[in-house]
Amino acid sequence: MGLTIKEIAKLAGVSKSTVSRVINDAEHVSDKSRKKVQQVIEETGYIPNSIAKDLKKNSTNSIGVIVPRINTSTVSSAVEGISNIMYDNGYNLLLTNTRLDTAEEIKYLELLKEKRVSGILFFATEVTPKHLETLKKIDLPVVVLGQDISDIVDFPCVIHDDFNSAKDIVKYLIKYGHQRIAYIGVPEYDIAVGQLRKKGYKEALAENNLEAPEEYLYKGDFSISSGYKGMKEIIENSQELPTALFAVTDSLALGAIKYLKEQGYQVPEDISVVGIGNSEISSWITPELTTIDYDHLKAGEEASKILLDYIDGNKFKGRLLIDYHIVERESVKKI
Amino acid sequence: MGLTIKEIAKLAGVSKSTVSRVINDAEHVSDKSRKKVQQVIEETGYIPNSIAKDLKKNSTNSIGVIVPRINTSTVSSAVEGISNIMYDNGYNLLLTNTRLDTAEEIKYLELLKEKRVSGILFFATEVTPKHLETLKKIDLPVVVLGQDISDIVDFPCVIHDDFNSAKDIVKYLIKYGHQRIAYIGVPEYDIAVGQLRKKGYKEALAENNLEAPEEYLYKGDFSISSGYKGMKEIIENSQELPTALFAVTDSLALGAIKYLKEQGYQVPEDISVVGIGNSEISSWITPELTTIDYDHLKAGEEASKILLDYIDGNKFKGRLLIDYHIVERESVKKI
DNA sequence: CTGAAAGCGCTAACAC
DNA sequence: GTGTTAGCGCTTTCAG
Repeated sequence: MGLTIKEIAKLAGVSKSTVSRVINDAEHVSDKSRKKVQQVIEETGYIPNSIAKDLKKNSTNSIGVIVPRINTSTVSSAVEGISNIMYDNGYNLLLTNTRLDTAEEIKYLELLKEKRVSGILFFATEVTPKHLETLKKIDLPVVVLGQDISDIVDFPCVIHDDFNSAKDIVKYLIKYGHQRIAYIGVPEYDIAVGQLRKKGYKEALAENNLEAPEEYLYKGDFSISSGYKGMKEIIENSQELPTALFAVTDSLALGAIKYLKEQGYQVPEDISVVGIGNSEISSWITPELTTIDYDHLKAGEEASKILLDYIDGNKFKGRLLIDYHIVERESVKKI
Repeated sequence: MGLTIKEIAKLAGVSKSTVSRVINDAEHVSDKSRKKVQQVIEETGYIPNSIAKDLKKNSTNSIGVIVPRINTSTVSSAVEGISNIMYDNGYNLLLTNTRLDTAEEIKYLELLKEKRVSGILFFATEVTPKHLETLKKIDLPVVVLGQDISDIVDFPCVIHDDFNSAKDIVKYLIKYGHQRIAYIGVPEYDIAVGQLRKKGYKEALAENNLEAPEEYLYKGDFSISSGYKGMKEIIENSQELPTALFAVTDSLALGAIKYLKEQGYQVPEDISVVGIGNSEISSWITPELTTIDYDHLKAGEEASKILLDYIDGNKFKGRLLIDYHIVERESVKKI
């Protein structure tokens, strides 16, 4: 049991109130008392108990963060951005990791409420009715990252422009003469990556009166090996080989390139490949990958700012789309 | 201001104690009271205030984590491991990110003490006298990750075996016939990566009566581009080209390979390259990189277990070396 | 400028 | 089985 304010008061020969005042840099303390108290604090190494303070003040300077997994570059970059802003504003981070178990998300939402965090930054993946229900009655400022659910739940959402970025990069392929464009995606429970990016792909094709045969479409998971497998299936099943591949993530693109190289195909000479994400690796593989750059750090920062405003009573309405841009590199051939 | 236990008591027609008992699944509550209370809690959506509880109990179920940067795969994997163990044991994570500013570490150590965390997991980089002083008087269970300072400060340390792993992989190169082995490292303020790995390299050479000329040695930073630059300088300055390169991290190795490819050198035919880290990319580049696998997730888990024991009064003495192994892939030629 | 006292929401003896 | 009570360590009126 550490020292308490009471003991410091006794040692300094003043009252608890006075000690409290010097700790909090409050006014109405004589220089003499202040000096004395500071000296005692210094000597004893007293560190105030912020639990007691938080209880009294009925507020904590903590922000809850719910992530599906921390060791992905997407999430960890966003958390880096979050910590930048939050620490600068005097907040700490209570980090909870659901390990991709969406049921945990509900538990953590409640846990964070128990902890009386000032607000929550919620990295959403799949959003079920149960989530919605919990979210609605949580009665705490929440900002949602990664999925746009601003129309079903009244919280600001910060998202990447999955639809337009996917559409743009497929249009980019088309612009360079590609007509047979294959697709490797992920399950559709993930709205942003699974649905929106696919929709962008479809729409880019449609707008150019293009169509992809069934064999050009592969749905895997988020792993690199899924890209490998997807490319394999597409190659093996296609009567006519595609000239380009749109992979909805860089990891998938990576796996696909890996397979192509193994099979002796040249990228981009035989098949062009694009991804989304601008992962660190994407610029260090051969050929360097043409992809979409989403700024995750910025997403984390913007979400934090929105949450801070929210806590201050200024609620952002709707969703914020974070900028993106195509990073042109070497994996696309002009035909 | 949320509901309090008092209000729930009133609504349920019982005392605060009874409500407290049902919240904590304690005994000595009649079925009738329990039902009634649960019903009121359900209806009102009451969520207990754990701040008050923590104050009363004089303990929190939070663990402080201090990291230099969260968006690196090393750190985020370890944090993933930490969260696995900690959540399973009922602890939450208070995450603080120093952004590579070692002065912040001291501030956070104190902040976490204020927050009355049960223990601290400290990712150390550079350890100054000031750190030592703060660490010594913190009076909280601390486990240090990443640097071995177990002989100067009385806390358990969990580290990778930087010296032996570096030595082993250089010996591996030698075993395959390499004699002229270049080195790309990082600054020596980082004891583990900067000093120990270099020492392992030197010693492997020495034991085999080998020596490296000055031009074979390059010291950069932790970036990929630093590997690129390092390789460039080594190639440009060497009278006789090395047959192999030992890069102290995979990122550095990646940059080096990038440069070699650009210059038309074949890896490993012309120059073999090894790294350390077994980063995700390392198996997806061409050629696949031979490297050392450190299990960061496991390091996080083991450190967590040690901390938990420490909190329970069983203090681990000294340091724990996490296993490593060489991952043999394609970037080394047998000559 | 300073101290006494009340109380934040909860737990845990201790009576009943 | 249940309620009363006394704090946990701190902040904050309110007197003095």
